[in-house]
Amino acid sequence: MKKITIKEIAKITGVSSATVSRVLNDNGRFSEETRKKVLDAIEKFEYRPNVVAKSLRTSRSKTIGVIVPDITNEFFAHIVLAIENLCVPRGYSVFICNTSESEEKEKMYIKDLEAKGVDGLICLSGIMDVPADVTRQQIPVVCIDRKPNNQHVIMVESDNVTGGYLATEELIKKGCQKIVMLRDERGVSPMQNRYVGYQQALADYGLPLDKNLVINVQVDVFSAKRAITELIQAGVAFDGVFAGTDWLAFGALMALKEHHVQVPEQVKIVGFDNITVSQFSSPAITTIHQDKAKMGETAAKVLLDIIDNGLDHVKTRNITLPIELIRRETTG
Amino acid sequence: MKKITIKEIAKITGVSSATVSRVLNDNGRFSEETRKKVLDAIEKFEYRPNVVAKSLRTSRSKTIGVIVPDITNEFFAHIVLAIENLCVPRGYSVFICNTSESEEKEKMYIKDLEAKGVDGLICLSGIMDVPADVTRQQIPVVCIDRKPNNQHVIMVESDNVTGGYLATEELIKKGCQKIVMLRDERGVSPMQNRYVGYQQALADYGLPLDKNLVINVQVDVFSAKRAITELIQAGVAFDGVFAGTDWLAFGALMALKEHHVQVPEQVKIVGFDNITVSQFSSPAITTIHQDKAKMGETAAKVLLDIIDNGLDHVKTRNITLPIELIRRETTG
DNA sequence: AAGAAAGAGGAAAACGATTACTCACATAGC
DNA sequence: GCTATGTGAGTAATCGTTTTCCTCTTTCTT
Repeated sequence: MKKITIKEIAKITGVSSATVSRVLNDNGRFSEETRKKVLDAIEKFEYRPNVVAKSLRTSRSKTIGVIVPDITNEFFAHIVLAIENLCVPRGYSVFICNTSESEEKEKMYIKDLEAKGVDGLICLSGIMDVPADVTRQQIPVVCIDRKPNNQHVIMVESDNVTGGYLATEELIKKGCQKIVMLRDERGVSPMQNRYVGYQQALADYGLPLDKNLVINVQVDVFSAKRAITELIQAGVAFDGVFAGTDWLAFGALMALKEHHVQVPEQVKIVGFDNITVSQFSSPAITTIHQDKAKMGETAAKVLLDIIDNGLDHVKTRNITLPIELIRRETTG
Repeated sequence: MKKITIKEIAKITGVSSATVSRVLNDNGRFSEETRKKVLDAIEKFEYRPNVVAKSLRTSRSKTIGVIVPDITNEFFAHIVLAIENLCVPRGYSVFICNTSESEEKEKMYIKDLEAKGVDGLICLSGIMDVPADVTRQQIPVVCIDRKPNNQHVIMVESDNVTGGYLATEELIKKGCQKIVMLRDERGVSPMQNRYVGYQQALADYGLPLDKNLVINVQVDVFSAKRAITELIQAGVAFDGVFAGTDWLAFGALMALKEHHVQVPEQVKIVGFDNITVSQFSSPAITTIHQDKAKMGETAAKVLLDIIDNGLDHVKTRNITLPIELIRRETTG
């Protein structure tokens, strides 16, 4: 059975392929009668337009690329899912590219997506070098969560400063005086902002900023556990931990339990992200909720808007989404 | 700056576009001299071949589709990542389609991918109806984990029967006599097989199969917790739980803790999958490790093999990957 | 009733590659 | 010197759409 094209449909219905195309795209003029005929034939012969040919002709691929550092990270996975859920119903397909936090892969993927002719790009990786390649081709880019070096890019992010503030404030209000902060050693932008919030809260409540309590770690459970263990063994006094992510909070909790430090009685903990595990740990982890679905959805909306209406059409270049403190057991 | 095509390169180097194409694909004859010239121009003008045009002409898209029920599920995410890691270096791009366990979405995506002209399909969703649409177009399909209704499809899966057996055996050997099994109420194939292993182990060790201890649940923490809680409240006696997934094990553990049942002293637990959380819970969960990376990699390899060499070339239609018991604290 | 406007639809040129045919030329064999 | 062979490279058709011009009716306006 040979592949059925627009020409076959044209022949069958006795019109030209131009007309079939017009019916298909509801564009141009044709009578109601021909519309019916064409649609019937399409139905009957199960004709599906060849997207590749269409894409070549129109130079719009109806495809966007998403560059994500780690799809196995629940946080990113939720954002990516939200992007897909918004784009697919609007006729766009999504290429998901996992960089495994490698800048090299990131570059490779961008070239790749560019060659594929994607209509837009959403970037969660805090990519270093958007413009050189992409802006020349005028491919619109929206970034989520991590801010790239280029300033002129559209950002969607949570209000990390307020998040850091609320987390720290919660600890202070519950009586903590010496609050450890566990943060990403790479200094990516969201973590920086959380740290800013932490500092502000300390200042507002008249607590000193003790640099010894600000610990840079790799973002994984083991590093956090190790860091807190070292703190305990070094005899450093602290009564609160603001962990930059929930997994870090989880690691901290493990270390404390292992050394028979009571949580929340002796030390209180607040995490960040509100991933699944934080509600199920015991004690359950107080955390800052990021609305991942909203982040993905917003970014996708803005991107499609730019694709359809041009960059000038969009008003705000910097969208900050509200966060929320979720009180659980690690703060009593 | 206008887009630069193969013709521009041809004009610049003073050859025809045919020659440029030959150099590009290293196919046909040309002198070393022209090769250099062409490659230089390509480099200099940063020419990137238009994949869409190429795809239209060759009717090979160098693209495969992956249909996954839930990308936010760590288990699937790892498999998908492995697929990507194998395909991309070989020049294939991957469309990841998330069905959210909806059969309707699944169908929609398959049509979509077909229209897009993907060269192959990997399916993790236990899709009901592969063939009607896809086999006509001769698109090769490989399934992972869940077996679809059609029998004649290529499968890659873990040895779930042995997994179920090992899990149950571990519990028995550690002294359990009354072993609850928590399984997926939807009866998807991997879970069925784990159940088969459970039955076999009971039989081999002379324990009766008590249908009251086989509980169908939704696959989430809450359902598992609720189910175990109900068991406790109903006064049903049990001393072991074989949970069909680690999240179920986690839920079971929560319920037991809440009712001050000692784990592993009074009740032992074994999970399945070996996801991140199982090693970090307290007590850490004994589980059956599935090699997710290998699953994805194997499926991708087989698929690309079929794409390149035809279906007849591949020898085995059913690949079963070994699993491994990971002993942790919930079995003492 | 004549001209304008609008409606319906066809022909053919793109879009940017690949590739089956050519063909010119050089070399070799006789 | 003449034919066979091989090599490098060009011509043009093709993939399946969309879209720009046209053309031809039909209807409306005055």
